[in-house]
Amino acid sequence: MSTTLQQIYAHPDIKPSELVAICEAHERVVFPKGEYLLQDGQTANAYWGIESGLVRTYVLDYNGQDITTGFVGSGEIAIDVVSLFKRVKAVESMHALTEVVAWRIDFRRFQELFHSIATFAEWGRAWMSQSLFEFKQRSVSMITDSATQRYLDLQRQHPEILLQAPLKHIATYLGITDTSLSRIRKDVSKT
Amino acid sequence: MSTTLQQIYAHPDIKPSELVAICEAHERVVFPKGEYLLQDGQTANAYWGIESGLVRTYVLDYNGQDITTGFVGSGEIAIDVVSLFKRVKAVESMHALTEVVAWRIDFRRFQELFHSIATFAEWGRAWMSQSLFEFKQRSVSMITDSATQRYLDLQRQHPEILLQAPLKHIATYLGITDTSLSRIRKDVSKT
DNA sequence: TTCATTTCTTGCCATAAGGCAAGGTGGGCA
DNA sequence: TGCCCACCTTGCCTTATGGCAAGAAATGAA
Repeated sequence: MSTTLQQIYAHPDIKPSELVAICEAHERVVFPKGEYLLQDGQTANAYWGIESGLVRTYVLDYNGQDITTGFVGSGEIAIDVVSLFKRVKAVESMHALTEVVAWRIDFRRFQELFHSIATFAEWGRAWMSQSLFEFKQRSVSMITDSATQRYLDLQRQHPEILLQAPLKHIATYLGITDTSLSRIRKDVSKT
Repeated sequence: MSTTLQQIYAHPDIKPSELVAICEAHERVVFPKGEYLLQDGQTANAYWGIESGLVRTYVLDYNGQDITTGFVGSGEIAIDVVSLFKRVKAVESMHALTEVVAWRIDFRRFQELFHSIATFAEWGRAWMSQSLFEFKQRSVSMITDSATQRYLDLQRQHPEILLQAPLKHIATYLGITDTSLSRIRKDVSKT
């Protein structure tokens, strides 16, 4: 049984036998660097638990500008919640910034587990709650923190992203231009 | 049966008998202007469907500055998802900007319904998905749109907020100072 | 190895938004 | 009626970040 999945589905209420059933619903897949897990316009039919590598999620704004909405690393879940659960075409795209090893679960299998294992539904709700919280935090940080502070926070919390993602994608994630990020990085390294 | 609740719980899969059971789990409450639905530090034990009036949610940042994270109006749900579902102390506070009439549902009653009515769990997941989507959209808009544009969007989508909330709270919601919002408002009215 | 492409840095100047402080306005309450 | 206080506006100057463009550095493919 994958330790990645055990980590992802760790929850006080989920019993070992349930955990086994959940993990067995996943299959191992590998995405070469650059490949898409999901493209905008498609309807998601699965999500992935990431074992290794880095995934980037992004949207195109009304000008066609590519805005990074998040990074997904090992032990985390790559999912387009809206497309998967509301059965609509994705607005977001997800692609592999490096080679990615992941565990895929089908929407149908997920549905079966969600409605047959009460603790799994609890886990799902807790996961969604946490995601919502992180997005709120991010919005607040966009308001209260300077770009430099947001960069330092990212460096502290997810140093691997700075090493694996190109600067322009980190910049749009932080809400600034690549030019500004380059300068910020210089200032920070001087200190 | 409250039309407000019928509107909130509208979902293609929920059957009329289920809808009745869900609505009956709520009780009507009234908050005078200024009163708190939830204060940071408390653990949420319920959420509210808003029938009339306007609720503001906010957090205090590390400097103690009050940042508006959202407004909740009629036909919407006032809830601190993290506090309620993870059973932890709230970081967010929610208070009534006007007199508010709402329908309250207890966490325990909610849990019973969530685990006994499959379509209610589906509804909950869809609701969470939508919230997540809206928060992502908000983050993207903070990055790609000017403050003026965000103000115009708010005016178009939620004009009632501009009429009922004081300027300083709208300003922190838009991610700017009240000074800037005052100037933006002047420029906009000139056109 | 070479070449092309992408990625990153830097300089110059423009602009949106903030900080501060003074003053105006209006609603609620004694 | 008059006063107080929260709310809003405005002026002056500062500052963070953006836009553009040139060029340097790194990467990857043939």
